[in-house]
Amino acid sequence: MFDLARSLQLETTTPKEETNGSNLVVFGRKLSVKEETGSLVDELNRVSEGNKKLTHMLTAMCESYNALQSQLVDLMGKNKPEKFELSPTKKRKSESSNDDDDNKNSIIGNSESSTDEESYKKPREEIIKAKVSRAYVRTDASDTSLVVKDGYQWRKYGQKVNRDNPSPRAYFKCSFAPSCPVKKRYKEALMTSVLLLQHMKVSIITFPHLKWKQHQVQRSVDDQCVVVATYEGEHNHLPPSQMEATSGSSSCVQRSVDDQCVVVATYEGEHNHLPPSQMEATSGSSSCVGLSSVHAGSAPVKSAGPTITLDLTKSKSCDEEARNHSKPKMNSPEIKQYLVEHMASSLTKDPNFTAALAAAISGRMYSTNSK
DNA sequence: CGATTTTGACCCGCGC
DNA sequence: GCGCGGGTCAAAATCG
Repeated sequence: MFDLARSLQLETTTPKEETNGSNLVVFGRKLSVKEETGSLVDELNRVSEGNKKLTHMLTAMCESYNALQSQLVDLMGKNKPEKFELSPTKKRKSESSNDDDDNKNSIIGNSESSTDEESYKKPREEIIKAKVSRAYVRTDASDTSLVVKDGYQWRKYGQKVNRDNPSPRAYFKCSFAPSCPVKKRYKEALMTSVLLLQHMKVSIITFPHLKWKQHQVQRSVDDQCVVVATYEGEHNHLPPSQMEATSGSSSCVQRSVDDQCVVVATYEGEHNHLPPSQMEATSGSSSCVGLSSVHAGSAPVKSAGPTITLDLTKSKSCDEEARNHSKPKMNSPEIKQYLVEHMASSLTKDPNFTAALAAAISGRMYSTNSK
């Protein structure tokens, strides 16, 4: 079915082939061709059965994930309205751009994560978490640019060093400020998710769109290539990249000191303009500029592993389309199938996982055979 | 020279 | 009340 099957076959059959090959040389005259073929066929059948079971397990995992996600969205939807009205968006004096509460109330929460243990500690966090969506992006290890191409220009206005986190926390404002109130900050990611993804070597990408106000991206601790981008809130405008094409407009970048790979960038506020790279492009015939963020269905896979390039540069029309179809797409059989295959192929690239899996399967086979 | 980044200080909220 | 941490400000430094 997929790489997992092939990998498992390789894991299990390759050594045997070597052994059998030597046996054929040494004892070849003792073993008949039929016996050899029969044993190989039996082995193949056993591995195939194991593959089927694993396929079912992965499918069940995906379905459970979708179910949990739906539950989470429902819970967020129940808790959202009063919180938006009761809680200020920002704690500091002049920064309060709360006149967009109408937009907040109309947000369709594509809340995918919001599983942080601190999600319900503070009112402000409740607001944010209610609209959190997180994109797990696996990037090439050699790619240290950490650019999440959202099409906007950002200006760094502050940086904080966290005692526990060697990576500094940076704060960005939209370059169109003060007319545009959007801000962005790097924060710690939910490390459990990151570590899980690192272990699984899986890239799961949600469908962020330009209406979201905030955005978090964080690299993981280990020398991995998982980038977690969390999107919160909504923009009230198109990215400036649609207003004029400026190369390298994306500034959502945080390089870690020791090649750490997970970055969290949080957006606040709503852009009231297009991204520079798209300001000019809107005059063109195509209204979908640089729409490569939703690559879940055709994620470019690099040699280092499955990679999904997070490029949020796109027009509003595409954004609307993505918002309208993101959920159905995620639940569509094609996406499910893709996720299953993607997860499986990613899983097989983890030697620890494949070794443990092979051990478990072999152990189960031996136990069943011995009975 | 204007825009951007750096960096230390400050403000504010929260927990003890 | 105090300390800590998150977030912001603003002057200085740097860059193109």
